[in-house]
Amino acid sequence: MSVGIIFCITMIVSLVKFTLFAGLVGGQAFYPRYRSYSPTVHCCVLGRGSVYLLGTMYILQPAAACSALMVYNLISVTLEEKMIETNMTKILRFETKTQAEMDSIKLEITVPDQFVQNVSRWMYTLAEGYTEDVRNTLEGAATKGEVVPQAVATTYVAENDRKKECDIFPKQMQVLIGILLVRKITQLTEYAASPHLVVIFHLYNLSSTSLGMNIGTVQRRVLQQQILNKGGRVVESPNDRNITHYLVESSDASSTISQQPFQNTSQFVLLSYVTESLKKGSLVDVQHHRITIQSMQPVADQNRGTNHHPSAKKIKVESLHHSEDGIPKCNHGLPAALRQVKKDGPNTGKMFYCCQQQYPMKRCNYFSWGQPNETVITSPPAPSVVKKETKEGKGWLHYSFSDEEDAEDRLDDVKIEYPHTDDPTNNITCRSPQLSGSEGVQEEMSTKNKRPWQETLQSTYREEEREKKEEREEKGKKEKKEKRKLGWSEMSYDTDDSSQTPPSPPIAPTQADSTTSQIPPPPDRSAKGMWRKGFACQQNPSQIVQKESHPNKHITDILSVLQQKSTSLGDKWREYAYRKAITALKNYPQKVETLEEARAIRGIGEKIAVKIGEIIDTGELGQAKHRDEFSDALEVLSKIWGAGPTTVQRWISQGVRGRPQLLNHQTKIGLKHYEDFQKRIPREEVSAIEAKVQQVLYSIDKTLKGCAILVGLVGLLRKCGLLTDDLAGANDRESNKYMGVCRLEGKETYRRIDIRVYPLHEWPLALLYFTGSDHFNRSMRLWAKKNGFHLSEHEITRRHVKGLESDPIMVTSEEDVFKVLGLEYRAPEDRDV
DNA sequence: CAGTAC
DNA sequence: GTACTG
Ligand SMILES: [Mg+2]
Repeated sequence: MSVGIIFCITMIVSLVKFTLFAGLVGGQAFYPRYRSYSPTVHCCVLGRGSVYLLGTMYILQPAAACSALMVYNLISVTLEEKMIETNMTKILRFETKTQAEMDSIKLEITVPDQFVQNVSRWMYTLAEGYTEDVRNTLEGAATKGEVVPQAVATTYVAENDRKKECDIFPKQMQVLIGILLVRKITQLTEYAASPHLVVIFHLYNLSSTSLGMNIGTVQRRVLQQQILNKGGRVVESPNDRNITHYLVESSDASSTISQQPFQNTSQFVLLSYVTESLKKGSLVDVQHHRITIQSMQPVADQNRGTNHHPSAKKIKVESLHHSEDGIPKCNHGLPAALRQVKKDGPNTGKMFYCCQQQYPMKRCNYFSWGQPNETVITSPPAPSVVKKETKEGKGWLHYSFSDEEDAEDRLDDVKIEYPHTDDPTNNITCRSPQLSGSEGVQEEMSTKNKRPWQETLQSTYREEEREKKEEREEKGKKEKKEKRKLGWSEMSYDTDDSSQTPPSPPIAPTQADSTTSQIPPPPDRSAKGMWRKGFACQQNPSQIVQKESHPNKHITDILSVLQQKSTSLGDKWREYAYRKAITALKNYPQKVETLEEARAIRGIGEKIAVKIGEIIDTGELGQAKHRDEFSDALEVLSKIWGAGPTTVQRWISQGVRGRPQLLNHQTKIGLKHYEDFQKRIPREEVSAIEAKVQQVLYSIDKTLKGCAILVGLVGLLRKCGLLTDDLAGANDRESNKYMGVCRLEGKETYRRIDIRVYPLHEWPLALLYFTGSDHFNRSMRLWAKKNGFHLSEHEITRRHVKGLESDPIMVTSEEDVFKVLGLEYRAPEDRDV
């Protein structure tokens, strides 16, 4: 209901500029979405983070002493794990060349666990090309047609025997610092020949990365010796979903059991495989996977097809889920419900299974397409990649290597490749089959003993191989079978790439077995923009309804009452359903005359349709009209600022009907200004407050930085009488956010005011967030998430693995944000979704 | 965790 | 959806 109004003032504080927002909550009725601002960008600090090493903090920011350094081009940077003695150690490996390409340097650095995050961010930013419109260069992220980054230093490079001055950009600076660090610990090179095991899969899905398969052979004997020395076996953690550590059990009863941290499931699997093999006395040839970022040059499009790891591949064998009667079971173990896809799109009309649970029980996220008794294997990589991989004979088998951490990751990636077009606001959440595929994999990985589906695959492949030339690679085949028996059909460690020919190519699963069903086609993306359909943040501006009157207003008014009640109760799903129904009705061109007509509208389900029926028949709705003590109290109390569903319901259950007695500071203030806070704020008053805040802001101590600005500003505003009460953010604790109460001189009404301080480079994102609407924001953030980004009011990053994100992507305007995300720009007035 | 902001 | 305060 309220129209958010923001304004901003920029100011220069020391070297860094900060932007200040002040938002007024409330607002006059029916103003269009509005904002006023006048930012001027003078400087931006790019990148952030630091590496702590050997007691010295190296800030990955413009550094002072760099003029003596050469400028290096980074050829590759690799994050991998190595077994150093008995410890898995994370290694960052650089390969660099000087700009003159005189010499190339290969260096390694150990990365302490707590800095893996930093290093990962840094690598992403160095390596990744973001979208067509935004590329990432050594100089930093740049949107098409403009050069964003600024040089942070200069240096000299040798050119034709002459010194030539050149700029150092932030990202290069990071590389330089990295190289410096590496040089400081060159003693690490003695480990260079030590056995490699499994790579961290953090970078698995980088589009510009290649997964270097089978590079080098692990020195088996070292590992063998280690395991034999320990004399034991590897035990899975009791927490089967998330393997957090492994136990090395000694056969010698006197020795202790060591428990070691363990983060990568793939490592666990590899280790257990080796252990098992050792027990059987068979020869083990273990290769490691390595992910190498091959080029640090701007990612050209032709790069994308080549050296491309077929990103997301999953095996899902649904027979696991199916019971005898052919009805699949959901993750609860209950028979799943058969539904039909209602949403317009490539999958309309298709049947699918999902969890049968209904409100208030929580529905699990089980999903499968509605072809009972069929084994479904989904492995749809990007088409170009499929082609390539098939040709090369590197089938899906290679990449079904899976661990729990990874599964979610690839899930995201699948969504990037084929973002499913479901409206997040749709009743039926039609999840892509890939999604369940990953769940299937997860399931599989956790059920160690019985793998019925694996049997199937095994036989399939045996047959397949028989059909192929049997004489070929007799030995290799044997080994392969051996591996499968060990539960290794889902992972393939090929022999050394240089020394042997690849094994007989596995056939694409669709052709391999008659029991496998077709891969559901990806949503049709041929129509440009099609896949963005259903996201509120991409709604056609002309379709956004702002009408205050429409043919069904009598219905929506009543439904709003119910929506409000649901909100007060904290029942977000009902609230959501009512909101959807109301939006649908607002969009409906004619007056709804019958129950059936209402039911046919998308966004209106059975229950709401019945209610609409009642409204049509009687002109009112009993449920909404009925007033009792409870609903009255609910309505009144939840309007108190600081009291939400829980508090209000607690009050009511305690018998509070009138004025609550037990109040905290916030609810006290909320109650004190109860009436005023319901009132909207006239635009002129907003402007007047804006002017006042601005005036005070410019009188502020210019040496203050960051959040101290807020403290100072709030202090001054309080002193001059504008701020009368504080709600949050007024403590000593550093905060970028203040929420309080203000009143202009000579005015009667008290107003809620928010003040936030942001570093200037966050301006576009802060502006985007504040402009809203809430629904618009959520929609955009959802889109970002589904496309491998993370969007907040502070930064936008790439996100491939939970917890590991790229450096923030530089944006200098709201348009940039849309571009980065591959969305069409929407003007503020078109964001009223 | 509850509440708020968009 | 994300981030912040209490
Ligand atoms: Mg409230």
